Amino acid sequence: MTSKSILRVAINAPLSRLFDYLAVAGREALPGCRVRVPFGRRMHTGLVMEIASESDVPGDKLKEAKELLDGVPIFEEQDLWLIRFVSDYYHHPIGEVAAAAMPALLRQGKPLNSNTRFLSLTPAGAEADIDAIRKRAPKQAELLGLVMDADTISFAELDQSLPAWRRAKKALIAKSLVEEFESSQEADAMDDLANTEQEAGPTLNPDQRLALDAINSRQGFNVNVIDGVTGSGKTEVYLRLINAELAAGRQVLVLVPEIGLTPQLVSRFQRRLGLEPVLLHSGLTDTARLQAWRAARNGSARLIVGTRSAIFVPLKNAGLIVVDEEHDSSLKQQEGLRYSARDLAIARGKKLQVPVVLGSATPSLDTLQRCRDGAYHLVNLPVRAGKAVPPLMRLVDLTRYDAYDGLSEPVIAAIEKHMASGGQVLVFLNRRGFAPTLICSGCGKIAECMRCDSRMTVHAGSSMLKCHHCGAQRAIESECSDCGATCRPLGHGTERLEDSLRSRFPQEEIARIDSDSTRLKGTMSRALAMATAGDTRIMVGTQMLSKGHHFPNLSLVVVINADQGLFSTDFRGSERLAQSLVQVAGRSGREERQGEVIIQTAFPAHPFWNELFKRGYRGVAESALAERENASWPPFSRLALIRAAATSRRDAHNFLETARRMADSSGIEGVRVLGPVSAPMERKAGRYRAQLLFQSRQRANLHRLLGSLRSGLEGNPEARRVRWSIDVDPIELF
DNA sequence: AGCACGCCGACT
DNA sequence: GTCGGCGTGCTC
Repeated sequence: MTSKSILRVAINAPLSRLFDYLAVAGREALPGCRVRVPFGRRMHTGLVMEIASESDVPGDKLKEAKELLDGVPIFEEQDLWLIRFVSDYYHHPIGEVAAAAMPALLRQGKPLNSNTRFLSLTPAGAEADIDAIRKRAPKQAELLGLVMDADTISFAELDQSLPAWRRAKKALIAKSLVEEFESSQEADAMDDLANTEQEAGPTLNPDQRLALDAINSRQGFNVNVIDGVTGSGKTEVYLRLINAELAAGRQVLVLVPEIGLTPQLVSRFQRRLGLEPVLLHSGLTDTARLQAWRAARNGSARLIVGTRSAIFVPLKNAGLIVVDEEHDSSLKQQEGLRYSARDLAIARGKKLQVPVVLGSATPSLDTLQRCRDGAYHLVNLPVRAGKAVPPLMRLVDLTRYDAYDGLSEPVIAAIEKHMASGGQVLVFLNRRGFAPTLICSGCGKIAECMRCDSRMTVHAGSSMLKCHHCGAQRAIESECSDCGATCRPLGHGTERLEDSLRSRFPQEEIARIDSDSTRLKGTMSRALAMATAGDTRIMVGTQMLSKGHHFPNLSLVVVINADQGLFSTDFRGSERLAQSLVQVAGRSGREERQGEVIIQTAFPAHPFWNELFKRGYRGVAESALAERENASWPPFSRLALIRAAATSRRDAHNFLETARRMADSSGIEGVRVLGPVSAPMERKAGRYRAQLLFQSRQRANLHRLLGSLRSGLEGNPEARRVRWSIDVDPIELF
């Protein structure tokens, strides 16, 4: 009996503390192992975070852990450090953080090294008369044939070669012709760098050379920000850095905003590095996800490309972390545990003492400011690699030109011109559906969502009104329920734009790419393949279309309406607008041809445009940073938000009032508290939402305050009536 | 969160 | 008389 026999376990429940258990009888658990423990009236899978020699919990309350699920820890000490760090930094229950760090199957208590199941032939099966069976049961005969040929065959192989074979399996087992057995999976095969061909890369241009040398000149942990316009050859620099790490036998983790949008990046990695990157993203099956996770952990995966949750994956021997499109908001989880994968990449890089590379054509203002402070190193890639020239950008003043069906005359003329010269056109509108809403021509009543403070969007294709905030839908009413007059769609969405483009350009193939049109699996890739091949020459879409895709013939980008971003209530509005415009513009004119970008606006005199056209993204960034410094907004201060939602408005506000009183009487200085205020869309999906904002120039104080609020609020009876959460470094303020 | 206990209303 | 509403308390 060792003296250290108390396991301190993280359990997936919204509770901040660890739970103490007596060790599993006769087995030694280490931190990082999973255990099955009785918790309340149920059994839970928990993660051992610490081993202690004694517990504060009275002996009669201590229970024994029932089963040790891992003989060897699934997390190393440094991985446990990350879980603890995330729990502390984001003030989130540690058990939920631990759960977020594990693939679903491990969370459920499944073994790390799953057994592979096989079918094999019994002696009776070897004697069986397959032709006789075929007459009565052709499916069974087919399966038996496969097993006979292979003698032993895995379930995975059968899934590949014979659909719906499991029924036949049952029957054959009942007849004792085949039997099923399990065998522990062998170590995941490691890609051999030398055996696969690596495509040679282009010679680096002087800027790329400089960037690479600058990054390579630094040892150990440091953060490099590659600021490079689309087409400047960022990826080429990543490739050189990654290649060097792989050659040195180390692993590389690459984080991308959305894996579905980066097939081109992945295939380029594969061609150039001569190995198949291991992908980690939400589209994988649980089994595939576990396999990828395991391969990263045991080191057989050399290059891991994943979305934000991949930041938690254990790495055997990390050498480099790359965050591509670091400004992209999908790197921040927007519900539950609201972490920023980019920020965690930096924290993790520091802990592991490995370099971190952030890349973007439009670095976030937070990142740019860290470069100015000297905390990060800015590496510029100022020119487009090869012969490409930056696109020509211009505004169309909607107060001077009427927009028929959303399209102004200069835009139509430009599309005609680009069609005539064999180009491709992308029309960008950040509103899906047919029209933003339905209005009554008699009394002016607007179709509203019953559960949200929002308007219903008209979807003509399905003849439905849909709420984009809660998903509610109902049939379009042709006559007003109040006055009986006809209702008509108001404004434009991608669907309506597609219609009007089709009537303007009847001879052209037009593709609409948004989350409605691409809901069916494979539609997106098919539409993109047609566009890439040049079969489709006019594409209409939302933001979705602006990321990661390369259309070689794209010569014109039209932004139908940029004005919502111009008057955003959020202090990040202009940053976001500039990022999305520059990203969209980057889609055009990547080869020899100069691209053209036309932006329709009713406010051409807005100073934002002058800044963007005269000085580009960096100009917008600099003036926005100056404004934020004056107003003490991030990155010159830290923010945190407590959000609350309840079925009654009073409950949400009362809860936050309590939080505010606790903050005011905490005695912690230097933190401004703003609110509580109702969220701009107060009612969403039937719940009233409100929030309390904290702002401070001293992170430590803000942090201490959040810590004390969390423990105070967790025990508060009012907390039961609301759903509440803390969002540290929020990016969406409302 | 998830589950049980407990105390008041409309039902076989 | 009981089934069940959801307020309250607790989880090592």
